[in-house]
Amino acid sequence: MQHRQRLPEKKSKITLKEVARHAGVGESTVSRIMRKDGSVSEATRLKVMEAVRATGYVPNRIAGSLASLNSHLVGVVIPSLSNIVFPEVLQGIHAGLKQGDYQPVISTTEYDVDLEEDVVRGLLAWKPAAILIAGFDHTDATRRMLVQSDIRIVEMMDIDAVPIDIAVGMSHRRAGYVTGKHLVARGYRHFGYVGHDWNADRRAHLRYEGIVQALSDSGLAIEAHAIAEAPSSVGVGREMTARIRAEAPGLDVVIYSNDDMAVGGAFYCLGAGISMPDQLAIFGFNGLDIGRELPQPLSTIRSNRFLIGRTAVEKAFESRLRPPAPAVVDTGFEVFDGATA
Amino acid sequence: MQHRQRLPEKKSKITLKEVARHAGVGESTVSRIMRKDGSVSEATRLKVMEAVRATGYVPNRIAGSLASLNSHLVGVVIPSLSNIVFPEVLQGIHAGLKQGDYQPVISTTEYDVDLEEDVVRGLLAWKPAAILIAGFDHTDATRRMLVQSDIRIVEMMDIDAVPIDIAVGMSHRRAGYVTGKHLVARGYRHFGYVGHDWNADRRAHLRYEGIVQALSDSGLAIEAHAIAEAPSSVGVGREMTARIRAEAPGLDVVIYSNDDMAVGGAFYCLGAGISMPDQLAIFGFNGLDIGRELPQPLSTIRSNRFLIGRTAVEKAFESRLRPPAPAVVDTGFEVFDGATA
DNA sequence: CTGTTAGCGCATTCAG
DNA sequence: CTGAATGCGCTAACAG
Repeated sequence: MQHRQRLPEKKSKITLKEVARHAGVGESTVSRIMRKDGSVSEATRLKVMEAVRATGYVPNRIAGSLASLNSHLVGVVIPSLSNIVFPEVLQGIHAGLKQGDYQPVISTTEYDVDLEEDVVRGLLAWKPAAILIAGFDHTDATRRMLVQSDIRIVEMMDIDAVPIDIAVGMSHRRAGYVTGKHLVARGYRHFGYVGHDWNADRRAHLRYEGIVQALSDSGLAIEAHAIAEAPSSVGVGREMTARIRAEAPGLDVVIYSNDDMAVGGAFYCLGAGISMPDQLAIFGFNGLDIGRELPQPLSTIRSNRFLIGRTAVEKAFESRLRPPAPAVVDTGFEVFDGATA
Repeated sequence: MQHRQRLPEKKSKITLKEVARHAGVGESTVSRIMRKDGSVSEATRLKVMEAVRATGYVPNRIAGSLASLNSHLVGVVIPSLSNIVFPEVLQGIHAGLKQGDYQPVISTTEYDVDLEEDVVRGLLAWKPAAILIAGFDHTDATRRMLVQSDIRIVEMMDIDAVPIDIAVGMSHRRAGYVTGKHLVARGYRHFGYVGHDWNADRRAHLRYEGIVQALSDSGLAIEAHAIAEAPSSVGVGREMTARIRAEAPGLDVVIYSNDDMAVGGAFYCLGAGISMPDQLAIFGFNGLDIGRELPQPLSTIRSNRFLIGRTAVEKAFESRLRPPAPAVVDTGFEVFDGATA
């Protein structure tokens, strides 16, 4: 005769306690072993590991974090994933996190500071060990939350302002300045600028200011502008190049707000049979792979997004405490002397 | 005997209890209000919200998740962030998650199934509401963990195999087949194939098989191959194009493993003065933006990565229970009839 | 509509 | 070296 047996729970949740019972030891012993903490005899360790395997136990980090008040999460806030530079920063972050057992939790702001506020609030609720956030443009509320959380805050990409805690990036103003000086030194005199929406891209604007300053220091100025209200893209770069050529045929060089835009310019020239750099020189910013592989390598400034991400992580974990005064880490940049300028 | 004194907390952590005390109400009332759950009088709601603001209270989701056994996290596993298609999938996932208050937790496997196993184990420890994972290539252990977790598992990108729970993607084999048939119909007869590392890219191999099948059905075959052992990139595509041209000058069309590679091929042709498509036709796969913006738009197959990500989220949250039999959602693809083939 | 109470699963004292 | 007890901060019944 058969006993009515209770159907096994579809999910018989295996907890520390179960494993402990299974192995015939105390809960804290299992806990110690799972965390490789303290000293345990090899015999009981093996016994417990066997029980872990047999039960298929998966530790619950939620409970662990609550008990230890240490979440092992890192909040990451970036404007978007469409612009390739941010995934590159993420790669650096992943690389930096490889050793420890921290998990990045990523949110995007779509270049909207109010959305950023929500996103930061949401991230803070997970009590992350640190927050890595792109840029300095925050609402007051965001800044206050960040300041008051007593975790490490790394503002990435940019170092042209005073950070909350620490900034890791490069000076975009200086990159613009260097761009201007470099092109003047190469003999260009009639400058055009092709850009995208500045409201959403503070750093592009900083570079622009640097360019203007450099030209001004050489007694020059930008003679023509074509600025799209759209986000940067190859297509927009191409269109704006067509427009600026029509409006100011006498330019000898065009500086673009970034490489996406500049590649669009290069495509325009290739399609229209305008030879670079003699008929028109083109200069970008970022040093994207695609630019390097063009039939003529794009002249540009190489920033190091991967390094920014990795360094941000390193700095965030260097110490659990914020420095007495905001710190800055310059990851630098370099002129890439391609064939388009 | 010495006594270690605890340093005074820099920040007096504000908890639900604090807010409740501050507002002169019970804890559960505050909890309800924070979760917009149940009914609360407007008067007390305002009183509590005021206390929340005054104290700067940030709910602790770790504790909340533990108490409700519902983590509000979604695990995402992708091979890498370098290949632009995966950030695009992430965008779709972010878009799909917009409404609910779920946070994606992203891990990359670097195309390594053993690393994937670790990564999945780590993710499962966060008790996510669902796991969205790219591809079907898992170790047995990974598959077992995924099967036994009773959460929804969405395998993304690909539908050419039987999923654990549900698959969202397109048939890469069929895309290859359609590519082959399309090019045969356009009159091409001498086919070359330029590819990258197949071991890391199962889907590229499936497409290849589809191409071979289509050609075979038309009494044709691929006459020359140039397959790099590196991951796909524009640079590698360019090099392999040079190689295949040298080895098999008579080809009239080259099919590439993806758009990155094909763009490299287009750049090679542009640089070498080979006119597309008459001297050499080029066909890619993916439908990346960059291809569309080339001086001549790249002929390719458009897959919809964003849609895959968004659909994956939708399907994952459609029901908390897995369907009786594994399900498949085909997000489709279409031939983009550009100017290079 | 609101307060009280008992856990969620684990890390961490503190004893043994 | 190991085990028992005490919350971490919150949610979810259950009372009122």
